[in-house]
Amino acid sequence: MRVTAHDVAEAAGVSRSAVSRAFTEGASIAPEKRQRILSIASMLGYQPNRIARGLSGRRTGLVALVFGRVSSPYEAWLLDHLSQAIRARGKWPLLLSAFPEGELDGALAHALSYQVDGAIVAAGSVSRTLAERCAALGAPIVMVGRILDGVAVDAVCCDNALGMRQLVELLVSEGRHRIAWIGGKAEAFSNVERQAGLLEALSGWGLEPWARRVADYSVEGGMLQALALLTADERPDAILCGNDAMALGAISAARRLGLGVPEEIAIAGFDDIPAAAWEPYLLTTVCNPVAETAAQALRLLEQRIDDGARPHEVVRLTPRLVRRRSA
Amino acid sequence: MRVTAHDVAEAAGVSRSAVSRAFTEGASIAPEKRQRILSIASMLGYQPNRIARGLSGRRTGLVALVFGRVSSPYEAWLLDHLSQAIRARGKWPLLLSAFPEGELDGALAHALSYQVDGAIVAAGSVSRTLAERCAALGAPIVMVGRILDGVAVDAVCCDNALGMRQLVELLVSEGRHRIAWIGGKAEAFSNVERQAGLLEALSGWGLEPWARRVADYSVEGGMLQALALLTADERPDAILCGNDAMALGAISAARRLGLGVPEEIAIAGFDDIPAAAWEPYLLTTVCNPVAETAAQALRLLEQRIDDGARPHEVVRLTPRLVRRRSA
DNA sequence: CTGAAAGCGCTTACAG
DNA sequence: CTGAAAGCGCTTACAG
Repeated sequence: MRVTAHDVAEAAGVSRSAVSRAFTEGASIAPEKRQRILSIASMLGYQPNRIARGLSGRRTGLVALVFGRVSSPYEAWLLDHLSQAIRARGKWPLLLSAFPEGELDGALAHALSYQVDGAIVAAGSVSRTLAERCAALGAPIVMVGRILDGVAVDAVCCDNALGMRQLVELLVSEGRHRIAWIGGKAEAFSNVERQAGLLEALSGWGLEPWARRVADYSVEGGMLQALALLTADERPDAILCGNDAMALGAISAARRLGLGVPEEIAIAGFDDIPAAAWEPYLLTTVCNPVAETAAQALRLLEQRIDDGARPHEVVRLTPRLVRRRSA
Repeated sequence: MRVTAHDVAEAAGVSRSAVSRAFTEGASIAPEKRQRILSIASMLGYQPNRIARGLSGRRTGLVALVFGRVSSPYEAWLLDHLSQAIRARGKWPLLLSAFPEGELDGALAHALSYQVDGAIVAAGSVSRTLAERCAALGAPIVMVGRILDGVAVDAVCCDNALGMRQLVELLVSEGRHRIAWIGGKAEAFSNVERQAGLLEALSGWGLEPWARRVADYSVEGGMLQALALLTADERPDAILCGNDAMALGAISAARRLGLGVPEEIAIAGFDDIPAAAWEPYLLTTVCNPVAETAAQALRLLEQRIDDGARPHEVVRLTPRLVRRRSA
């Protein structure tokens, strides 16, 4: 039914070993023999079974991609780049998404049963023990958008503090001093860093947040919190949001109240998702460099696969201020 | 290093066969023995190697998920539901996305080398030979959002014609008779069906499209084409778009020209992506039932896996008109 | 219900 | 450079 190396060997009059070598980069086999085997194989429609190949000790070529939901704009965008980067290296993404909250360890452990060559984690938080276990099994982890203190894991992450500094500087230079903050999921790494960055940047100007609110990184959440901020007795003159989605919601809130953006209220986000550039919004934000994030994550993963003992590396990517109309 | 069945067998004083049986649903093994093995296994951190399991003839539990880009809103949304549905059934999605245009066959063939148990195809068009080859290898295909004439493949697809009929009926009942159409990617199945549905629905009212334009299913594309339509000498009084993204762009175009939506120009889309409900848009559209699509796709796949000979089934899902503000 | 043995399709020392 | 053989970690008839 399925064409195997055996069939090809027979058709080519060589051993199964030779067939295997023909498909193995750098194996010692006569060049013309390899050519002949390869062409016979393709005629027969033979392709080495990756499962068998994985079993006999070589890599499976599978890379686990760990996401929460993949339908929020930033995640979808990152996933797109990451899966392309993985495919570009001849590997395959095994998508691990929407696992129940807090079950990352179990889910990753399960992924290990597929002998993934590595994992790129863009959601949740990896425990030290799991990271070590993965490494021991030859399936190193790279974290994206999060950095674990005291856990030796490669990571690539946007310089959130710098991004907030850029935004605050822009706002303050425009004369805004009543700057409110709508943070995202409280425990999320990006949220913690962005909020800390905001506080530090503000204090550099002798300021404090005008008000602080928490939403869930969603458009609707941002809208609700912004409504609360904008209907308070003393209104802020600017709202900084923990991500773009919430900022889009905040713009809608301002409009609903008949407030001019940015005249009466400046609004800015973080990430620069595609929708930020859509006409009704023209959101001023900071660009979280997704393509570079994906590229670096794969570089780190491959280097770690090649040399499990190299020192761990944390790459900080520089965000870029994108000024549109909302601030 | 890695804990194997051998280690568990030794620790439990049983054979490797027994360990295997303990992990195999319905295998004949004494219940108390199974319990003991399972608990020892979990203490040792043993989990059957899925790769080895796949090799020895059983299923790998892998389901290929074939997408184009996954970052467009509708695709991201569908992917989310599909990957959840797959995980809910204890299987894993192998994501196959962003393959070069027209290379679906090659990509799917490659996925086969991972012995996927099946594939859900939500992009491109599967050739008859590939569909047959997949089936022969025990990896059946289910197509989502597309139906292949003359190719025996299970499929689940929204009733596009009905959706267009609902939209046209709404517009006409509101007195709109100059209805323009912005179609999506010309060859796309959904586009072909929606456009045909539009023509038929219009002719039912004795109408023809006021004008026809083609974009690429993107927000920007929709905006450009709508600008052209709305600056023509004779303006339409409604624009129907092949998907929501283009309709969002069309709304922006109308605004840019200072045209009231829906007063001066009604605009409607197709799919009901999350952004359709965002405040600046409040897009009237037709809901493409994504959750049900995912559920049906998995049902079809599992039934096909169980019985490769059952008659092929095409499920048509009923779209639902969602009236918001834009039309 | 249980264990010894063959086999899944490949890779990789090993000996030549 | 090449082939015969062992082995990857599991499952599954087979015989008991």
